[in-house]
Amino acid sequence: MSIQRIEEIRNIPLFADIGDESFATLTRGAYFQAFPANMELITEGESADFLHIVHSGCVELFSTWAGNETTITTLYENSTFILAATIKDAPNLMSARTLSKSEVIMLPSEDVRWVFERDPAFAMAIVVELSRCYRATIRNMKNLKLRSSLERLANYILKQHHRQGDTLTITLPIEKRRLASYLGMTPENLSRAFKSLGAHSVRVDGQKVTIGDIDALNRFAKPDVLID
Amino acid sequence: MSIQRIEEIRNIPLFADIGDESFATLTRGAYFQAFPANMELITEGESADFLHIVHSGCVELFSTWAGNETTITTLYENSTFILAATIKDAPNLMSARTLSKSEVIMLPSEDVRWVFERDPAFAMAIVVELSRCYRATIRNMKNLKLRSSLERLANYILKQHHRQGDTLTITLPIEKRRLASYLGMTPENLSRAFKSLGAHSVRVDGQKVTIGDIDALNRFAKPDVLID
DNA sequence: GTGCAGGCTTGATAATTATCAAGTCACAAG
DNA sequence: CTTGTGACTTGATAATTATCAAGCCTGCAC
Repeated sequence: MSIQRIEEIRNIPLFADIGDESFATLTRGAYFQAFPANMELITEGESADFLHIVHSGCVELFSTWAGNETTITTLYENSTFILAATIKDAPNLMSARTLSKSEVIMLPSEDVRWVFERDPAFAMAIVVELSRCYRATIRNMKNLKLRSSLERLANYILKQHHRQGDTLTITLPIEKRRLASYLGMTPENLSRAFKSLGAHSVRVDGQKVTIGDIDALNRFAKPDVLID
Repeated sequence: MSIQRIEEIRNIPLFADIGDESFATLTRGAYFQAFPANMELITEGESADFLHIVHSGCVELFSTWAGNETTITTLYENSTFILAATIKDAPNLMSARTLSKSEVIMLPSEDVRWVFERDPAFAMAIVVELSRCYRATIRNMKNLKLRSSLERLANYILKQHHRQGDTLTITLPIEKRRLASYLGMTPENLSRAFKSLGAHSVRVDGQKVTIGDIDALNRFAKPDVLID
């Protein structure tokens, strides 16, 4: 792995505050891998041999059961995945696939556990990251159970609005069928939901979504800091 | 707090392997509190001043938004709650209420963070517990998104069957309206779902649920170790 | 023992969402 | 430039679930 790569990894919050020796241990056995789009990185049920970190690109966590498939979440730059499975040395509960060309850092789970036990700063970073992931999942579940599909889409648009610099025209970061799956609906229903949000000033053109009246959309969506 | 109580707390897995001094620090400022049924212990949005552990009884974690309310999970003996909020010193994402008379241990969050930084065994116990909670939530979300309401109920019955000693007559641990909320449906629908499961040998009489043909129910429910 | 309240069941109807089919559009491959 | 494929949209219909109402049952309080 190049010196430049190692310095990039050092800047990830998970590693920013840990000791040099700990960092060396973690990166010594690590992989930095580029994957094409639509590649399955891990499969649910498999053992968690590596902790994964998305360096660039886009990765979807999904699950299947009895022929049904659903998107659990979508990960972007500097997101970890299967951290809980790594810590517990348990099988993955989710699969992962790249949605676009992605670079992924893979750290051997044994090294992660070894350093966790010896470096308090790393232990703290791990538990903070795990807490963040867990809380994100609670918010997601609240979104699914407390809101209608229209409300979920409206709040998703508002969230992208903020993430993309408070601009009134956002670009959907993933395909609509993946977004539909994430929001818990079929692609046909997502299409109809976008149409219905026309009543709240939302217009769609391919991957571009335009908000005509941000206050109207806010009034309908009722965003909540404990969910969004 | 009595010596007997302190010994009971010592036996909780979270504390079983930690140093004596760490344990003393944690229990010194701790509370051991009995609450009547239907009492709200914490409220979403509030700061997480204590880590809570259910010593006995039953506690429901729930959330509300725009007049809607949903049950996120139900906790029994030796379950922790708001661990992630405690670690991150962030507001609670969920509220909690007792469903029956309950005894709860409350540890000051500052003490938890203080000991976490100094006792590797406690750090490991915390992160293992957090991983367990997080993975439970992922299973819950998979259950909600991948299964119909009938399938969710069927798998719930099978899970209680195993938890109650593989007996063919189980006792629902909570009221049906709370179970309905947890499974993501209205009480009317839960009633109809129980009725529909009659086709798979399930009979209901108040809080008692009887399974006539465990294989038939298994064939319908298709339990999965990655969900249930 | 009686009355009341809360939980639950059942019926009817409305609303939401899924499914299936067909057509359109854009992009990639040849 | 042409063709084919996959994503998406739209229409029609089926299925699922929510809502509302009414009645029953059980347990608790007086």
